[in-house]
Amino acid sequence: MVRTPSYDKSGLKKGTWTPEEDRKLIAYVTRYGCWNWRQLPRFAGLARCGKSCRLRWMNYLRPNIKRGNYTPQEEDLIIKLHKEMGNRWSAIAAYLPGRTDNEIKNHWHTTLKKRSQHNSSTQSHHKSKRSKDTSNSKPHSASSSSQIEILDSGPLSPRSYSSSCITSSANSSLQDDLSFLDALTVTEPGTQNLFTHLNLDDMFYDDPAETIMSVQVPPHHPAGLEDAFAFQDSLSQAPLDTFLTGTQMADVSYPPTQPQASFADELEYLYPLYDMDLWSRST
DNA sequence: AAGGCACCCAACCGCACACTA
DNA sequence: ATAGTGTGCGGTTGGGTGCCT
Repeated sequence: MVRTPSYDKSGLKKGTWTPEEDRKLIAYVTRYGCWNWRQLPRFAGLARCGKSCRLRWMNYLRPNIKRGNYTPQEEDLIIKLHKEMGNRWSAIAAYLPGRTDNEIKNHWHTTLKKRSQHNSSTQSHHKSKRSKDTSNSKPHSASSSSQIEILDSGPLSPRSYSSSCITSSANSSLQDDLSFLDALTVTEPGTQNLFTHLNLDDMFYDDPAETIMSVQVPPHHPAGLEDAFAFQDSLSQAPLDTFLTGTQMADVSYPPTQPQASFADELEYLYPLYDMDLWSRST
């Protein structure tokens, strides 16, 4: 689904996102949250409009997004919800954790619409047949349509799919490329660092056993995390505990003050610390 | 093998709503 | 009350992929 990259009048890029852009967006949002989508691309070093960034994050990059095949239960639920709600995709998506409204909408138009139409025509066929044959008709049991439950994770839990979320992206090496984030998780449960608020386990691991607090600052790390924190603090003028307290993505809507240095500048600094050939140094 | 076609889905667009000054 | 701004939603489109002839 590669749309040919192009640029609009104001020089903003359109079209398919590159892995590099994804990395920048993930890194920025997990770091600072989405305090203002309009301003975000400028600070994140992206030549995209805010709307495009938001869409990319919400529909593709954010943690816990399920990708892959729909279960029969999910499909039945979508059909049932669509009967009741119509094209209110975001409302329908609320009942399917991990699925985005866009994805559900696409799946509806490509697959479920036909099936739903087929079912309803079949049902109306049976219905008319029944109405003709009233002699041995019984009252039908009440429809369960009013009993809608949010699907439990089950085997298709976000965690199960989180890995495919990353690996199914345009560049399958993205997960590898993002492995530098491993280096930022803490060494012991209960300790926190700036990336603790990112559900790294949900994003990158399939096995719950290896999810939490498993990775250490690499031995070759030339500076301690405290130094990194201090540097970030000086850049952002934000209280250090801004990075240390949040535990979930939802809590990280950062901050009343915008970062004072560009994120690209920070990456320039952090680049040698993580000894990873990750970031474009040309930004 | 190659061309045509339908399917699928990421991404764009326009509009409406919410919020704030 | 109103204008400006940011965000969310639903409809639509562009183009890659795979199947069919």
